[in-house]
Amino acid sequence: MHIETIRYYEKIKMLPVPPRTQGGRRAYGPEHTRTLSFIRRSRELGFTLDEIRALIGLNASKNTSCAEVQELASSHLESVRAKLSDLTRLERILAQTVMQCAGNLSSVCPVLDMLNSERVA
Amino acid sequence: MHIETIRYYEKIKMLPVPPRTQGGRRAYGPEHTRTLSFIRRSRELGFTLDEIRALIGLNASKNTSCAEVQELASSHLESVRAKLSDLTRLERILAQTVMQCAGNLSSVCPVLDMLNSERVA
DNA sequence: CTGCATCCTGTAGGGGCTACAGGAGCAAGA
DNA sequence: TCTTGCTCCTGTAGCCCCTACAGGATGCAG
Repeated sequence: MHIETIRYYEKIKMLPVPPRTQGGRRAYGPEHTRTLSFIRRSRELGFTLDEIRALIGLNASKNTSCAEVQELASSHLESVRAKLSDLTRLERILAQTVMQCAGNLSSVCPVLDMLNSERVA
Repeated sequence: MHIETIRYYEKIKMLPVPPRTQGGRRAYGPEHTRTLSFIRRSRELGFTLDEIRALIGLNASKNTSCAEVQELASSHLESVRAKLSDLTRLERILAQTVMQCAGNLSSVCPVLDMLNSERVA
């Protein structure tokens, strides 16, 4: 993880402010490491920083309300699925069009043709 | 398309500067419409504005070099596929974990458990 | 004690818009 | 004619999540 990212997290209060050494350097403790790992893993799963903030809160609260976490994760999952279906459509269109370039003898490029024409689907 | 987006395109020189009416308003012609449609369709396919700039250039050039366009589209397709495979992985992990929430009787939330534990991949 | 790596702060930039604020133009209705 | 309300204008700042500097201080090995 980049040090700038960590300082950025500190600035936006995703990370507790660490104590400093005499020389003014940040002295991170195990709780920083834990939180950073938590953030990193959540980011890898595509959660936004705001969502992660909420997750951290739920993680820290005594009555670990699985329902709320599940709600959050489910809605994220849904947005991932939405992106997936968008991308799948893109992939199909692009792949088909690029394939047409292969044995293309006409003077018209299939890709440009699609971009110039009305229908994109 | 949002008017702000159109003006943004003008500012970053994606769109020719349109003439103005006496009142100072932009008077778009058919070539603006054409270019905007081209941009919109390309954006819908996920091309970046820089890529689209290149596509517009290739589109306007006399010797419509299908090869270059194909190159551009192929490399874009590849990045789409990379994102797809990332998202697919995410989807699987999230779906599996959220599913474990369903009949969860333990005091530990499976989602938080995953985020707290070391292994995510 | 000298290098040199690492840290520090602060600011600016990226992509692709979007959202104001504060003003001017313009067409339709009273 | 005048008002009303809609659009358009310019310019700037914000969004998300970092990343990349500049210019300085600190820490450690040799």
